[in-house]
Amino acid sequence: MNFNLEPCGKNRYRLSPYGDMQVEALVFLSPKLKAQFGESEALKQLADAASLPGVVSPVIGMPDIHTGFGLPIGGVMATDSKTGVVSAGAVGMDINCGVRLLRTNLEAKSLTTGKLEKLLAAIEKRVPSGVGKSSLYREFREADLEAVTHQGAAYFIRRGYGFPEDEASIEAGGALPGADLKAVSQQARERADQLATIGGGNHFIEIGEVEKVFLPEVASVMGLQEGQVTILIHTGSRGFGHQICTDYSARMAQAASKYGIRLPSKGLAAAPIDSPEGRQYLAAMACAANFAFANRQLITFLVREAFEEVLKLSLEEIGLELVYDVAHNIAKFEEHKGRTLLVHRKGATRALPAGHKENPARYLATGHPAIIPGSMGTASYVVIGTERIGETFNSVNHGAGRIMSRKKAKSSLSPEELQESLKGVLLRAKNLRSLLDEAPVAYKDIDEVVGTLVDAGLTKPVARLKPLAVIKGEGDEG
DNA sequence: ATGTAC
Repeated sequence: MNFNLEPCGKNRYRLSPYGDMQVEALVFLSPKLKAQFGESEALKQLADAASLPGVVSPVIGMPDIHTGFGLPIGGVMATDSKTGVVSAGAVGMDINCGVRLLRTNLEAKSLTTGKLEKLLAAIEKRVPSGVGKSSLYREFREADLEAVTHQGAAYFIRRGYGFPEDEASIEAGGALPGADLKAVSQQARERADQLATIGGGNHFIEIGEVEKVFLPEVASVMGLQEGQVTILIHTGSRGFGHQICTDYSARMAQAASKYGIRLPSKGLAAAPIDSPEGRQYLAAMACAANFAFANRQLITFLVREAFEEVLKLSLEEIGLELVYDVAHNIAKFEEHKGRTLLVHRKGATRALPAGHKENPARYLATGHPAIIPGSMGTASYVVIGTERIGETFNSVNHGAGRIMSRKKAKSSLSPEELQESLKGVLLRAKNLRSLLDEAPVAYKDIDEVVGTLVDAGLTKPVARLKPLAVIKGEGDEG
C-alpha cells in the first residue's frame, strides 16, 4: 500500500486521503527523518484512526512514530467527548507508561565510578527489574488496591513514601479522576503485585547529568543547572495495566457492531465514550494510570533511600526533589478551543503551554516540563510547549522512537556492538543479549527527533541530560 | 509493553 505524505509546513506533512478518513492526519518529520521513514503500516494506522466516529481533526503522528497495536506509537487521537469513541488500543498496553525526573544538589563530577556502582547496586537491591518481577516488599504487594487505584501517588505520599510537595509535581496531581476498581477484572487484580518494579523493554532507572541548559530561566524554575546529577525513572502500570488493555480491547471489539462502529483494525477496537464499555474502560484505565503514578512514587522513595544509604547524607543535603512526572500512554478529557475532547496519547507526552490553568502553580508561567527519554546510553531532553502547542492538542513526542523492530535488533546485533555503543555509560545488566532490542542503533537519533518539533515551532528544549549509569530490566533473549 | 502463546 502506498501512503503519500504532502508537505504542508516546516517538518510537517499531511497524509493523502485514504479509505474512510473523516479528518486530516498530520505527521511531523525532519528532512532526515522523512528520508529514513519507511513505516507505511504506521501511516495506515493513522488513517484508520482518522476514520473512527467522532474523531477530531487532525490525527497526529509525532517524529518518533512507529507501528504499534492499533494506533501507532507516537500517535495522538482526539475524539469528541459527546459523539466520539474511546479506544483501549489507542492508549496502549502499558497504561500510563511515563517518566519522572528528580533533581539533586549533587555535582556529577563528585560521583566516582565506584560511587555510581554502589548507587546502582543500592537501587537494584530495592527495585526489581525485568519482565514478570513483583515487589520485594509485602506492604506494596499487599497494599489496599482500591485505595491505591483511586488515590494514586497520594495514597503512598500520605503514608510517608514521599515528600508532601511531590504531589503537585505529578501530571493530574498523581491521580486521574473517575477511577473505579469495580471496572477491573479479577485477572487484572491478580497482576497488581508489581508496585515498585520497573519491568522490561524500554523501562529504566538512570542516574544522569544535566549536560546542557538551553533556557536558563526556565531551567532555573525547574531547579536544573549544568553539571548537576539527575535521576530519570521510566516505567508504567506493569502487568496490571496490560491486563486491563487486553480485557477492554476484547470487549470493545465484541461490542463495536451493536453501536454501528466499523472497526478499521482489531487494535483500534473502540466503544462510544458514553456507553457502558466506554465508561467502564475509562474507569479501569484511570485505575491503571493511578497504579502507575503510585509505582513511580514508590520507586522514587526507594531511590531516595538508596542515595541516603550510599552517600551517608540527609535528603535535605542530597535534594532528590521531584521536577515532574508525566505520562505518555494515556487518554484524558481536555478542553481545546471550547470543546471537551478525549485526547488519546500513545507514545506522546502532554506539554501544556505557559499560562494554561492546568499547569501546577510553580510551572504556570513557563509551562510544565515534558520529559523525553532517549534510548539506553543516549541523551534525554526536558522541553516545554510553545504558544503553538495547541496544534498537536498540547502534545509532544515521547522518546527517540524505534527504527528497528525488536526482532530485527535481536537477530542483527551482537552484545559486543551493544557494549561498544554505550560509550562508557555504566549499565547494570547480567545479560546484554537480552537487551539487544534496546540498543541505541535500534532507535532514531534523539537530537533529530526533538529538533523536529523545535524547528516546527511547537517546542523549546530546556535541558539535555546525559546518562552516567543505568538500570535496565532484562527481557528474553529472543 | 507483557506471567513475550489460549
